[in-house]
Amino acid sequence: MDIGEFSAMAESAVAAREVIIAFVHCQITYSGRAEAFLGRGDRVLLIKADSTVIIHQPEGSNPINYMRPGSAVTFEKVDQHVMMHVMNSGDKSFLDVEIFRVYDVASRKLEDGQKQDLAGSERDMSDHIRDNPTLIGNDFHPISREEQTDVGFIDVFGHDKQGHFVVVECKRITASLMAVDQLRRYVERVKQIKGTQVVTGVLAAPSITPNARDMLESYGFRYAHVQPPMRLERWHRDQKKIFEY
Amino acid sequence: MDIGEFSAMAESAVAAREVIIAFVHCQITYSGRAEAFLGRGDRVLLIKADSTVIIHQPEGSNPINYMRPGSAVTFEKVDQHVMMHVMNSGDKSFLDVEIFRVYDVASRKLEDGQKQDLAGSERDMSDHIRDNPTLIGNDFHPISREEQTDVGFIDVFGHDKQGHFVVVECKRITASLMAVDQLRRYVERVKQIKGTQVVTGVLAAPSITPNARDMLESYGFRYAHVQPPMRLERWHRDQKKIFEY
DNA sequence: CGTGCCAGGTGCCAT
DNA sequence: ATGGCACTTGGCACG
Repeated sequence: MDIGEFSAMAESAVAAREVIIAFVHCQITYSGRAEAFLGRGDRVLLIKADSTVIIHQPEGSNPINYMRPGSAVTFEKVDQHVMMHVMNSGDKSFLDVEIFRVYDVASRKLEDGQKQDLAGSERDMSDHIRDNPTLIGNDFHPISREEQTDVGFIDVFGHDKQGHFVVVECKRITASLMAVDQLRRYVERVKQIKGTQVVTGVLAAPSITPNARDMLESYGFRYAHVQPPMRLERWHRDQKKIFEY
Repeated sequence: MDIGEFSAMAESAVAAREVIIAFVHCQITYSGRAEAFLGRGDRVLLIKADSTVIIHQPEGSNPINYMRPGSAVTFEKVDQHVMMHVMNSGDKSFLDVEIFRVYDVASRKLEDGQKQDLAGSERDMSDHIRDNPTLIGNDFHPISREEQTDVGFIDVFGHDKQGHFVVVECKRITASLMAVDQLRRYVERVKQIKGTQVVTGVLAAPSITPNARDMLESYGFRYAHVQPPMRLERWHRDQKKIFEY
């Protein structure tokens, strides 16, 4: 496609809040939270209705460059190529895309009011524990979930038979040192607030790294093996079918 | 575009390791690390050379759905629409995209061997501190950078005039409670390894949250105001130019 | 709006 | 492969 034609088309598409997709040969400079340069190559350019700009290389799951929603997108014709300037005053960043060739391009007004419905988050897991307290122990009685403290919120907060407080930190994946840090911070804070030295810390996760387990136990805390709900539901259901072939 | 034509074209493009971009009207089901459903709407579909699949809604910076590189992508014609099945055996996940309409589509072999050159990372910051130790204090002498311990690696490790060890944790953005947790973990570990109780902890960052500062000081640690290198370099340079107009 | 933290986090590098 | 962690992390929820 002619490069001047692209410039005019893209400009009006951006103004009309259309989405633009294109295969381009380009070179990229970014300046903002970091400074970056990417030499000439073929990439996928995506400009969204809210002026989000995303650039993908032919491989890999992450964009190589992007600009947040609400950016100012302008096009400048320079000789036989187009310079696309993207500026975001919110985070004070620039993206300059020097476009040498446009292989394919399309722009269109897209309609989509749908929100994704997602299950299997850590919140579901803490709900699950609250409804099934024996997952933590036979002597665990939940009081609240997502309890707010000034050092973060406690996933599940409760007590045991003797009335000693119990703090539970949930991880939907393997618990790491950071998870132990968090638990420790909450336990310390609860001790301060409640004025007691007897607070139980429990780390609930499907697994835990050896170092995290060591550190956990050195603090006198406990690990509870808990599976996050809905994990790999479909895989287990369909695998059977696949093996039947 | 005819939906059957799309199916055949996409199938051969995937086989040829071409990249595909399209505007489609679709409905999406995901199952893997979580379970998700997204009703009918207009979206951008991107299939990369390595069988990465990415789907974007018309707004927002993140993809609404994606599948990692190396997925198996197949197309199935069902009545007047196409069902795209994506399966990744690595992370045991499924993505089903039911495509009702294809507004625009393009596929192409893209050539790009470039790697991005990026400056301003935390690693650059720890390099900067090692080369300019007075940023931490007049009495700081770096020994090593990225020092490995079993509880993580220490950004900059050094000592003071009296030979007391100093542990520096860097953050390129505002330091939070988590950063203090990390620093504390490293200081504790160094005390154990070196068999001393006198270890200085320093948190180096451009800013720090009030809670983090409180916790930092309660541990007897210190904050060092350090700007990450190259931050907003371009903005400062060009802002002047902008204001000249 | 800042603070804290989860995320289908992802990617990088270390052991 | 697993572990520890940075990331132009992004996004949400709460004070």
